Amino acid sequence: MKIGELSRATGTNIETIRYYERIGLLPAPGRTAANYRSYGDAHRSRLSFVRHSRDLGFTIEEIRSLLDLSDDPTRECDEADRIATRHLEQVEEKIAQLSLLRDELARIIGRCRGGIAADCRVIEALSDHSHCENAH
Amino acid sequence: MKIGELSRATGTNIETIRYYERIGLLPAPGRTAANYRSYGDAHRSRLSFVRHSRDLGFTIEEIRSLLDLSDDPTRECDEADRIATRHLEQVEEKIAQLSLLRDELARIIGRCRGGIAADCRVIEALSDHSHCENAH
DNA sequence: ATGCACCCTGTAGCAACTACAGGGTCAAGC
DNA sequence: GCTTGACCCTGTAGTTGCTACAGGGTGCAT
Ligand SMILES: [Zn+2]
Ligand SMILES: [Zn+2]
Ligand SMILES: [Zn+2]
Ligand SMILES: [Zn+2]
Repeated sequence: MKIGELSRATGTNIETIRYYERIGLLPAPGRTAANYRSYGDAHRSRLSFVRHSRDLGFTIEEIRSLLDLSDDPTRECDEADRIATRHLEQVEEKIAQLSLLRDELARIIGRCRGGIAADCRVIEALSDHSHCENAH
Repeated sequence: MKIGELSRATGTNIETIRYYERIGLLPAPGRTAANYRSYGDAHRSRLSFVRHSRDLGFTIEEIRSLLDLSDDPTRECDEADRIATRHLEQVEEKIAQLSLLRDELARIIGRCRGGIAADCRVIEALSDHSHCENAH
């Protein structure tokens, strides 16, 4: 499989695949006589793992740890579960933050009655957090 | 006011203040004889506006437009409201995305029963999106 | 032989900071 | 008068996770 085919098979940009190789997330594949990268099934499933983990919001470093773990199937899985749990906590925290933001933005926008900038409650609200009702 | 004082007054990193000046978001202040930046109240309130807008998640470019608007108080405020409304929509979209993510992560983590990596449902789930129940 | 799709390397750009390195300034204390 | 320490300056490079060239080579069909 050449890189374009791997790209289509996994929905990953070609430049991204080369980037993952460069940072050591994917092993360097063999090369054809023309110096083209040549991938097998192992590469494809490793890349799928990476892409799916990225889609779930894991960082590259977290994925590196998760890959190490899946490369050594005799190890205990608790590190994987710890990484995933911490990530879930971060996602929940982010949702909570964004919800505060959303509420505050909705409140600010709701106060605009049109007119000139000097009288706009949106502009006014932005200039000072003390007009806010939550901590966002 | 020297930069350190402005930094404390607005809760902004000194390097960030200089960065905002470099990209033209804050006007270059006057200088003392020793070539130290010297700020006044106008600078402080402009920086507060920027920080608060950043805290609410607006991009630098959005803030540039909002500042232009508040610099010209006779203009209609509808652009400010449009920017804020679009931003609110983006925040809501992000919350929806993260909620899908959270549900999927919680489901994945809930399936782990401990043991070795070869049997771990977390590792398995990461390797293939077709095990997922939503689109995240 | 010429077009076209595909591949290669290496570098630079994005957002929004943050972190130095390597230097200058200024007031206080001994 | 000299050192210590807190502060300030410029300029550059790093962060995360890609993405976009520039400038070239390869392979196959017409
Ligand atoms: Zn308005
Ligand atoms: Zn606020
Ligand atoms: Zn497990
Ligand atoms: Zn999935």
